[in-house]
Amino acid sequence: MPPSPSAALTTSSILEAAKALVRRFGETKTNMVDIGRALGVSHAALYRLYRSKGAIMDAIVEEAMRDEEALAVAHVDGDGPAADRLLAMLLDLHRRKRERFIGDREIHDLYRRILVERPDMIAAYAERMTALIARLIAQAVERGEWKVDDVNIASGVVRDAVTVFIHPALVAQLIMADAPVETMLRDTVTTLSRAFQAGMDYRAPA
Amino acid sequence: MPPSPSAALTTSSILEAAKALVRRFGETKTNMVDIGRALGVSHAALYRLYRSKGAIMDAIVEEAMRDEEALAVAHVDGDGPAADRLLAMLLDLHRRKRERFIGDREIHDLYRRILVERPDMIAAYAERMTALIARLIAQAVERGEWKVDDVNIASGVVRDAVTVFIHPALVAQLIMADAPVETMLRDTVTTLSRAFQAGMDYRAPA
DNA sequence: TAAATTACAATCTACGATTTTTGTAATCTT
DNA sequence: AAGATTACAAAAATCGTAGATTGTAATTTA
Repeated sequence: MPPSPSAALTTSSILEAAKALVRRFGETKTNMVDIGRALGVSHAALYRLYRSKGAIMDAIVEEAMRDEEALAVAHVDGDGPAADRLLAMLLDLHRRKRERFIGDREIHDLYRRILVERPDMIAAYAERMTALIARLIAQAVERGEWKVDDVNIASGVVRDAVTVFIHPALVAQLIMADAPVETMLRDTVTTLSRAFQAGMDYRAPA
Repeated sequence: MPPSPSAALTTSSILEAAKALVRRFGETKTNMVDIGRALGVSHAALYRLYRSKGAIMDAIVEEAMRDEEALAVAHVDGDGPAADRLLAMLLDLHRRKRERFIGDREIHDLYRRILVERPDMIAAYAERMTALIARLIAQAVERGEWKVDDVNIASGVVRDAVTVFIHPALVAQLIMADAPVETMLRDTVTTLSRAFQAGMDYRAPA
């Protein structure tokens, strides 16, 4: 690909170029000089917009996380039964992870590396996702569909119960083992939904 | 430690010696010559009982898995409420993982490496554990405590929902993030138990 | 003859020299 | 003056090789 003749250098043009190179050659084989060359600038010019190569890699993963969030948020405020929307949300998320693992392995590897090296980034992502789940549950409670006395505890339970289907490292293992993930996810959501429907009293001890 | 003067060379004496060395020096720094020396034999003698160094490492992890199973089985056939026994089982398992992570890091690292390289071993372990959970659920159903039309599906759901608290890689992250794992586990089990108590009809579509 | 040892080839790992890459600073261009 | 370039020091990756380790086979021991 020839360098874009004279487009302005921006964070997103750098991000796009970096993503393309990581996709093709992987993270370690992608260097700043190459990213610069793809954009028709010297590698030093990149440092005006990103303070390091690591910051660019972080941004790629951050973008992927935001993309997943956008996917999830579409299901939060819908009209159908909460269980259906929760399941649809989780299936969408799982399929996105699957796509990345199957068709975008290098990006997936980068994602996984950063997952172990940047607990702060995962924590923030997990918190945003848990907040979305909490919103979905809160609405179901308001509508009288579910009965839950502590929405934060409930959303944490859902998050923990479905992590196995969402966490990239585990998704990879499930896919390679050819597990019937969608059925498993369906059964899990059905079970959680049944509990919420029956009514969860987290605050009152059994 | 001086070589045992004249004890017979056995699979378990080799295993013990190897475990001790892995604990002290880690897997990569442990070599066959050292294991032999600890037992007062040449490294070649070890090959009569184990076909490779990898086979010894596998056996160490296999032993740890069997040990966890023994821990779990103690809770399966008890008398109290099923939810209590399930929780106790999972807390025991989690604490054992935690101990290994905190006080036996090298063994834990070995465990984690083998977990990604030997999907067959995890699959077998997961199947045995799921069978234990199924037995616990089946009993609760017989006693009329829980109502579940497909015990295998239910045990799979439980296994998936608690994997996040049991899988070594995730346990490590939870511990490092200082998460209130026992409370989270309690909430998860309470929720699953509520669903089973209310009655799960996996076979009949909603 | 069962079980160990020593001797050895093949493979793997550790280490240091060399090269690449990163990140910064001084300089140039518009 | 903003934004890029070139030049360069520091850090990191690569590569070849010396040395260690693994696994096998021929040989020894009891």
